[in-house]
Amino acid sequence: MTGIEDVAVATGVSTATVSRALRGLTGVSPATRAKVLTVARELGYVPSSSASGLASGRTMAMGVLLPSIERWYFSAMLDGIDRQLRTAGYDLIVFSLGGFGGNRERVFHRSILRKRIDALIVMCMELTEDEYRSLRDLDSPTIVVGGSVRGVPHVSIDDHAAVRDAVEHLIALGHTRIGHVRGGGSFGMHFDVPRIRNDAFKETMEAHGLPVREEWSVFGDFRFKEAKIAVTAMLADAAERPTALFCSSDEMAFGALTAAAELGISVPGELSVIGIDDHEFADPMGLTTVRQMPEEQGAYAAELMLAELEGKKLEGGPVTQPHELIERASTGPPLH
Amino acid sequence: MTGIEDVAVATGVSTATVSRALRGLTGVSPATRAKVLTVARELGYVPSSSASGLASGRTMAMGVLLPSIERWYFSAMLDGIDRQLRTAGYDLIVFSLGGFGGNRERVFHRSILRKRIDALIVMCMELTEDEYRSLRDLDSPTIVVGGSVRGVPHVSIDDHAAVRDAVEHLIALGHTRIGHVRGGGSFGMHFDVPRIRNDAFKETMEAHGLPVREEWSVFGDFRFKEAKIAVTAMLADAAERPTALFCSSDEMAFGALTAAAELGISVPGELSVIGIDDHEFADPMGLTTVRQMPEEQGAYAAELMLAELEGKKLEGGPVTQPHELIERASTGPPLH
DNA sequence: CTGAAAGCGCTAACAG
DNA sequence: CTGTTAGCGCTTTCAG
Repeated sequence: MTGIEDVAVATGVSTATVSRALRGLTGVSPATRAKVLTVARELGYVPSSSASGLASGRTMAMGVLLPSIERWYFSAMLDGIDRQLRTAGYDLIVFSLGGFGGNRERVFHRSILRKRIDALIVMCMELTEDEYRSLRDLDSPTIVVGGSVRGVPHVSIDDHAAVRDAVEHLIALGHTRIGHVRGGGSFGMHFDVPRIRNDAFKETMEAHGLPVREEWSVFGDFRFKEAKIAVTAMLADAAERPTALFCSSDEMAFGALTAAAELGISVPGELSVIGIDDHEFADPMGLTTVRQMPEEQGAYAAELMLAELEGKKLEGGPVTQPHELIERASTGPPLH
Repeated sequence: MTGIEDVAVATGVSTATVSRALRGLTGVSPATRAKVLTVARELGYVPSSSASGLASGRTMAMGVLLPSIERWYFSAMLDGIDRQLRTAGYDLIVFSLGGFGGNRERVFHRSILRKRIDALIVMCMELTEDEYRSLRDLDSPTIVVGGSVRGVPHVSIDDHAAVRDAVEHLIALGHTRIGHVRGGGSFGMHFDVPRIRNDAFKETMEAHGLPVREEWSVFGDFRFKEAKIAVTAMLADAAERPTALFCSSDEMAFGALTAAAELGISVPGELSVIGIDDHEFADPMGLTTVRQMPEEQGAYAAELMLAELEGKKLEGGPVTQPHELIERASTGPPLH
């Protein structure tokens, strides 16, 4: 491996100068800098991040802690974070819980705290008091994205309002018999989002004087397949059916749509379906939904962290990210 | 930050002993080790990865280079890699091209080569000669997953055979008028996979003496929406329709299914549809497909890398990963 | 504007 | 089984 010393010798300057020149610091004559740059390139010199990390205390890497990588929502957010880090020259280190929770302690201590990262983005999870304290001791700036935590910087949509907008869209269309396909926490959402959406649904219904019927509330686990099964059971059994279904996520709404199609129930004629997310498939499947943009949320969180690392506080942008109702073909007025 | 020295002093031993004890090396008395462990825990000591990386030459991190994070196939593979690394105590560093190719050189030199990782997993991409040479100079073991490259270790399914199995399933059902929904390289597949699937489709058809009709071959870009649009156009226009559609990916098959549904074409009666992948949604959507398991492929690639890093060569397991026809409701004999 | 020298926090021989 | 001694490759004062 060619090191900084090689470059220094070949250029005829000291390693200190090479270091300064390569990092674009001031106090290097243009001529020297040019020469250093040329030689470094010729020699194929690339600085060792361990060495510079050790010497400078900055690793130029950011960590992301998330429940699992594969779910659409998480990977989209990760893409947004990555995009932002890439332009800033930071590397992305992914700490996934892998859908379980058992190894969490190990992940945290064995990996995150190893001074491998300059800051941490926590995705859709609550940290324990201990975990926060550890991070603070390490003084790694931390932000939460995709949910909110008291006393910790965070960026997320207003989940309550998003649900309200969805349900009120159904109500505005004339629906009164509205069911709910609920999400849950099985894939590592150590968070309140499912609960917030449940509460918001009930509150919105009640605010409009509409009944919340237990038999129309089913559990879809934030998944297509589970939702399809649950909705199929509900629609097949019900003496009386709801005319609309609010689904706590688009993937579950796809399940509802598929269930309806297989049962020969027309959408939106006999059943309106609305989701939350604006998943990539929502458009081609004609699903009305409340759009949130996990990519943008992730990118914004990363931007905030980068700003904090640069010392320049971002001028207090909005931590609450926008959501928007997207009307498509899956909702309409009830027939009867 | 409490360092190894603090632990050494508090325990009354040397830093060398602390290091040995903490890493589980032999040659430390049980009593000493126990004491060190206790003290380290009490002090909340966590070794610095920069320091140990510098000193030992091993970073305990593995890099993954991929075209983009969000696509199902990539993120599933990443999840598999992560799972494997986690159990081995390795960190995962993600180098994403972000769907473009422009910053590739920067990603490569600025990040990958910085001695931040012990090995590299390249996902669904070809590296240039220069890139390989750089890696070799750095002696970072490298493996390619999700495609094959001459002269470089790789793990992937037999794409040709997978396509053949899919198409022959249609043929076995009695189909002779078979169309093709093709994928492409727009989201960073710097690879042959799309081409291999095209070729394999044609070869299989020809091998069975069946015609490949241009008007039944459409481009779906490996995406739901694009495929839906393309298939809709084809089915609407065609004087004569195919009785079956082979789709180079499940997401495109979903598009075909949706297009058929909207056109009122019954599946599989009037049109059989088959994909490749066994995407999470394939089951609830009733899609017949050829299953491949990106998670397992990723995990296996990671396992190979880890083995190589440990010096123990894995006993030459199969680099070609299995695929399997999964019959569901979207294929059946042609009606005509 | 540039160089010399002192570490950053750990690991790795080498002795004992 | 344990301690001593050098570094790993860079950054960073502090002088010049």
